[in-house]
Amino acid sequence: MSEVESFFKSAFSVDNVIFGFDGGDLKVLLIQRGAAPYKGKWALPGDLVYPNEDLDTAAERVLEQLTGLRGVYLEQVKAFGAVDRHPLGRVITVAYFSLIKISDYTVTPASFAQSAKWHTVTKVGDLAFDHNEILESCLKKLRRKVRMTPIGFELLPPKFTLTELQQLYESILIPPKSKKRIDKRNFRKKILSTNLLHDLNEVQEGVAHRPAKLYRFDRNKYEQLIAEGYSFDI
Amino acid sequence: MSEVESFFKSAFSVDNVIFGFDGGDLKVLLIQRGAAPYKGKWALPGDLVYPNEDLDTAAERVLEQLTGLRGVYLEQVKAFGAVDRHPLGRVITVAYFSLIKISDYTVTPASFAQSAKWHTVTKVGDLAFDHNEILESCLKKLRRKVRMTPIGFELLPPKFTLTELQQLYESILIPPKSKKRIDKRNFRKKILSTNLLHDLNEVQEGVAHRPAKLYRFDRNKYEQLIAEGYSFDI
DNA sequence: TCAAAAGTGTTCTTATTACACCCATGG
DNA sequence: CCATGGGTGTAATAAGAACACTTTTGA
Repeated sequence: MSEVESFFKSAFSVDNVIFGFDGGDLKVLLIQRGAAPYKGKWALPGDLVYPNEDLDTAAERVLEQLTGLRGVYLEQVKAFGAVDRHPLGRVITVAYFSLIKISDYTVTPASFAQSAKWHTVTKVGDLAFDHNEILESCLKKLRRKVRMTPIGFELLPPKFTLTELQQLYESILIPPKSKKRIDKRNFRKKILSTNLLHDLNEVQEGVAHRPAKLYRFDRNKYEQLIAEGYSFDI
Repeated sequence: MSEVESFFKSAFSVDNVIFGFDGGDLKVLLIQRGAAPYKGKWALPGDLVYPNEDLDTAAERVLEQLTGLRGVYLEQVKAFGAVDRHPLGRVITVAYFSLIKISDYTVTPASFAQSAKWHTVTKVGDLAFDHNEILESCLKKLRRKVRMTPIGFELLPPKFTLTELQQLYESILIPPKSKKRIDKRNFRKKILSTNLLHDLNEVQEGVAHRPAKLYRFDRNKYEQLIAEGYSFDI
């Protein structure tokens, strides 16, 4: 057994890529590290996993400590385990991505953070550790996922307009420099044909143009369609 | 720092889900464990990761020790980290799946294996650790992946018939009890329209029916199409 | 009355599905 | 000459892409 013991000298952490949407750009919540290593640098919020804590639980904990939110969309992406990725020893990290409504988020600086701030994903700059690579991986997963399942709604407030929804899809799916947009009529046709939007019979107020109708995502209908084996492609 | 040290008492392993195809069923390579825990039980081939070894490297090593194969299709799926998943301590494992041509494989019983054997994926029975869960996860990933990219060819010998290719797709994509099959004409049309198959102008020999034409996968053309930004959906 | 964004249909093209018979070979 | 699996085309339907003008509101 003593041979085996030499293996039990590693640690693991979770890192959360928390996406949000402010009506314009896709955002990611970053913290400024309050301790070495990489003190002062921007990083993904993460923490070492407690010895008696499941990976998923650790990811939920980190998210809750930082945002105060529970029951949020959270999914594992993959593990990152390069030998030299952490200066203090052998630490592999498991990346999670989650989607939150920015309006639900209230600043709750966690122990591991000097400060936390939303950054536009295309302009995060140079992050601590291998966090740029992790972010890139999570972005890819988000892009794939948002076309197969209606998770985009997790990022929007309860009431939203079709244009807001389209801008969200564009901010996720369209490469930064591309000037191409999704066709408005085709987008609406496709979204409405899923029957997942409930028309609230309300409109925007106080806008200097024709007010848009408000919709909400019909989660019950979604569960029902899934149960019937329906599969999406938005 | 001593506070941090309490975290460095964990280990991690890799577990490989190695898929193969024998012309009939989709297979997975399992080992019979030669040591405790779960001695004698069938399990996924895996090993603890050396302190100075990258995760991906560890997965390649396990695969090579078991099959003698290098340069094989291998991809990380995800990490599994339930607190009690390993009886000897806190060990999280990172699952990889790989695709090999069964004909290339020669038995090279690795240190960790009493014996290794191909099992039909639908009939693996009760595996050691959380390996049933891991296998299920990798199967899901394979099903998704095989429809988006032409990785199926990794499982076939260099020369194959269209019927063999179709049987492979069916064994991966069609749920066990479903009697449904893929339509032969539509399948051929779609596959041939990708232009990824090279007609070898050879036919099967010694079969008691009209001999089928042989094809090979045109890897160069594939790389070229990818470079041009082509995307698949088989 | 102007600016700004909302809303709305049709046509064309392409992909998907469904479907049944003759062919070449070995035994 | 029979059994076995190989090979082939067409028509109907559905999905996706391209495209431009009118409407409503606040300033």
